[in-house]
Amino acid sequence: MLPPKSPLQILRSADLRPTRQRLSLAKMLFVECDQHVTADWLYNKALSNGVSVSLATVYNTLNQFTKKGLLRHIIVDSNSSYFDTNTNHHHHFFFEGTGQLKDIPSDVIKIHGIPLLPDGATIDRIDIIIRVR
Amino acid sequence: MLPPKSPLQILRSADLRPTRQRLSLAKMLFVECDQHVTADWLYNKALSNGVSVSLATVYNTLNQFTKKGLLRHIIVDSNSSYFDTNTNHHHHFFFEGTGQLKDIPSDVIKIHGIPLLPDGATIDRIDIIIRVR
DNA sequence: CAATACTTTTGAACGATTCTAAAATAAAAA
DNA sequence: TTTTTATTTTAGAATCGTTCAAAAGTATTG
Ligand SMILES: [Mn+2]
Ligand SMILES: [Mn+2]
Ligand SMILES: [Zn+2]
Ligand SMILES: [Zn+2]
Repeated sequence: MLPPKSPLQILRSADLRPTRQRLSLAKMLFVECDQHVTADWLYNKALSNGVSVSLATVYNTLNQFTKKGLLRHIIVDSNSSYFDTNTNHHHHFFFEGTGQLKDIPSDVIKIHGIPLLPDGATIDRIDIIIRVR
Repeated sequence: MLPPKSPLQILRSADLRPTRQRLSLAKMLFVECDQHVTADWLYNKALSNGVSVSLATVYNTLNQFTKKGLLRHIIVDSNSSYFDTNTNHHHHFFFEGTGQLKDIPSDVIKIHGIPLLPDGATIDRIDIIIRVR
């Protein structure tokens, strides 16, 4: 186990300028593993923490963090995008009622029998979503 | 193998009035198994077939068909909803480049090790999406 | 410090989808 | 049939999550 990186270190190693907004958002996101956040949730969390940031910056930051590999974009709901602070390969329960996601470590689930891909194609990612109600 | 149902029979057994628009759309949808359509695609297909229908009706119809179990709603892309004419349990390849979906029969893929659900929860559906590029 | 590059912000724009309410059509009743 | 009623279609407006544009602000470099 490496010691956890500080928000500043995270931004530095992702080659992103450590601005006040990005530091605050990084702190809210990475203080805890396994968070599944929406833009709206993070924006409101920032507001309620007294962090002054615009919604556009929340979107910009989530997209930049995703592009840099600090977050993973999860598509489970047609009404809003989720961002996952766990970027390791893993799967999800999705609770339809509450909109909550819960991680399933990739090593507990095994898949067999993936058909051959059309040639030239390569697998980008395999998502297993167990929709629960 | 039962003989395939006609659009009229499909609508009748789903308890939907066989209007001109619904009959045309049903014909375009169910003439072929395993179609994965978006509202926009179906709307344009109707137009190019000379079928006069509004976009609102396309949306209404896709949603009604889904509610009646004639279609399945698939969430793979945050920019548009897909509807699947194959309502049996199965999985998908998703080609990120083209936005195409391709079925994977459920019996070729096996999953092992699904963790226990929180109590009270029941599985609604398990989606496996193999994202390919 | 000055110069440059990048970031944040606001409000407007976008695009997919849903809503509204009026006109059209299908089904049921007479 | 005709009349009545229930359902459906439609155009256009509204909604809502997300992105864009351009101006103002901030970090970085030398
Ligand atoms: Mn995105
Ligand atoms: Mn829907
Ligand atoms: Zn996760
Ligand atoms: Zn399918």
